Amino acid sequence: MKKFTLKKPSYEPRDPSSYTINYEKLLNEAQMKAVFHQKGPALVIAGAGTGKTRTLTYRVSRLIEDGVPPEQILLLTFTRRAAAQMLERATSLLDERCQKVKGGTFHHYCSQILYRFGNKIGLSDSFTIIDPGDAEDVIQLIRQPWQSEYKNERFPSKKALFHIISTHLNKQVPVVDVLEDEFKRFQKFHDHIIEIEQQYQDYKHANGLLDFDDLLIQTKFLLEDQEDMRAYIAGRNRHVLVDEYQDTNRLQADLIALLSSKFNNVMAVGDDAQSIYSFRGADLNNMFEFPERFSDTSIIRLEENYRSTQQILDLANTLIARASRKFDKTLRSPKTDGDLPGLIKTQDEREQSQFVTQMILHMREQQIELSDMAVLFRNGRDSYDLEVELNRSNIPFVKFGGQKITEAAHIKDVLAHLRVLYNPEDEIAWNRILMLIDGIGPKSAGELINWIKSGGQNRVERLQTASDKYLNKLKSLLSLFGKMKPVMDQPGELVTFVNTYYIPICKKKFDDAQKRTEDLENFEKIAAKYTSVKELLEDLVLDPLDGTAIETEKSEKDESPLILSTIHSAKGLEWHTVFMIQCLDGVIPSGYSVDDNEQLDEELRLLYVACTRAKEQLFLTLPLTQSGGFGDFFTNPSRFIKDIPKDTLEPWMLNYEEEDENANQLEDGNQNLRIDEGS
DNA sequence: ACTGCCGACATTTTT
DNA sequence: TGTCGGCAGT
Repeated sequence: MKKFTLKKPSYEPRDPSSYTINYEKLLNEAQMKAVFHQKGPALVIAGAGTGKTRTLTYRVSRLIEDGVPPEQILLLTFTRRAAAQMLERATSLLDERCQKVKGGTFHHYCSQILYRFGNKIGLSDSFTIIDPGDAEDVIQLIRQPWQSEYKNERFPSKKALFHIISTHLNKQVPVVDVLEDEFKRFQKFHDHIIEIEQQYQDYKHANGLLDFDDLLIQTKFLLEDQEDMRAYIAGRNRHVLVDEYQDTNRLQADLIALLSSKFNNVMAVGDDAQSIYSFRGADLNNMFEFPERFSDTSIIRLEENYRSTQQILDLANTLIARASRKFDKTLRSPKTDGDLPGLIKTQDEREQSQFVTQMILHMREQQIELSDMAVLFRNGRDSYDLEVELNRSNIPFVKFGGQKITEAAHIKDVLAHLRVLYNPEDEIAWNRILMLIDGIGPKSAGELINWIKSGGQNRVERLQTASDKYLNKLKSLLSLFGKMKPVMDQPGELVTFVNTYYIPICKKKFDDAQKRTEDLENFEKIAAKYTSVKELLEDLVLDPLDGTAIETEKSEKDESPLILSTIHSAKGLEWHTVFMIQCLDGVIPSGYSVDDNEQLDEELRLLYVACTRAKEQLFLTLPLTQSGGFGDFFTNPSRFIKDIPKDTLEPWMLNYEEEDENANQLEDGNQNLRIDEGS
């Protein structure tokens, strides 16, 4: 007869040698502490380059080795890229089980919950997630009456209104406070703003739309409102791990508490010196308040930096010491024999681009891979000039941050056609596609939408019964829908049909139709990889492809490209060599933040983040003149790098040298620069 | 009603 | 830089 024994999953410490992975050898003491932390809340305070990601990765695999079912681990990150990367690394450490860990952004995770359980709080089960652009379109419609009423004064723009509403929700503070803090000039419109917000909420509800904030708010509401749902969902999160905790906002902190309310095993990892998202409501007080919110928090500090040379850290330490709010952080590295970070001032932006390009070519000759170098900047557009130069020199690059291809008008137009089929209530998408048709403007589109919505269930059929004056114009759209119907679950086919219909419209509408047409063709291939429209739509909204992603699709075999990135998008990444360009006052710190100490601090942290991305070499560059409307004017170096001692940040001199051999390659003042270190 | 043109403008950073 | 709003013409 069989003898049954009950085997409890063991969460108690066990002999380190019984693990597949030799954690003790691979991790330092503090990291070990975090990886082997057993029960209850923990806050890991980790300076730049101290192995935050590494620690989380190993913790995931350690938990799985200890028998925690992977699907009961929730790993929340800021970007999907970060989550995917971590799980990939964990998989190669341990095994395939790691892929089953629930990982992703807050927004993504919440969307999953709402797709499954949203009906419990009255959400449609085919809601559409709208991006800020769509949200602004809605607000624009609502704002119209006030706009005409206040013709002569400046009524807040759709952008401002959206920002106010979103901030108020993310920070969980009343609109009055948002106006007081950021928009004093709109205070007198307070009551109107409240009303617009109400109408905006109603509109979304009536149309089955959720914006980014709704994903978090509705999930929070679901968990607070329905105790059984909270118990169920929290019961499936035996361990909750949160990356970049310093950049969570109030709403996210509340969510984390709810999601981990059953087991109370929550580990938050972050660095207060790297908080760079307050514009989105991030509140670094979340970090300081963590121990109050979760009682019996273990605090673990990771302090040893493995990434950068001491020379780079010296500069980073000097910078962060200039913050008005003090950080108790001094990064130390065992790598003491590095080069000093360099400060390079060029004549103008052109020359800055040429310098960076030539340095990159030079480093490539030294066997540094392009993909191990990055150029960072404050604003997406700060790299335009450089991009021209890189193209000219045939240096392949990808750009993170800046304009997203899925936010481009032509892609949104195509997607809108899929959206109406998936969610026929979506007026914003209807409006978009109707307005594309010749002879239909705002007025007709509005009437048509009213017509569609006044009928029975099937919106598309209803459209076929529109009055004759419209039917003619709608003919080709209706025949398009006819073709789409049978292939509803084949995104690739759908996009192909829409493209055939849309490309002629595109050519009429845009001057640069050529490029856009190419985008659309590539987009077809991307769509074909999806198996459902729902997934496609959701992915493209929550994880928009970078502008270059569509192009890089074809060139996988080529040399892995150089990285251009905004500092925000560079978070958590590292490279052998980093160029930080446009270190100008008004750029970093941004001109918008110069009269507010807190914002100024955040800009400083931004520069700190940029510098700490570099492992071996760091160059800060700036042009001494900038061309603006009336010709050139002189610039000011960033206040953050003023008066930094020469033995911390070394100024370089540039020598000019005409190159005779390849005179044919020289174009308009494209002199070659020879780089000499100054004294 | 819709389209196209012109001048003014404000202009981060991201899910 | 491209986007927005107003205006005149079809």
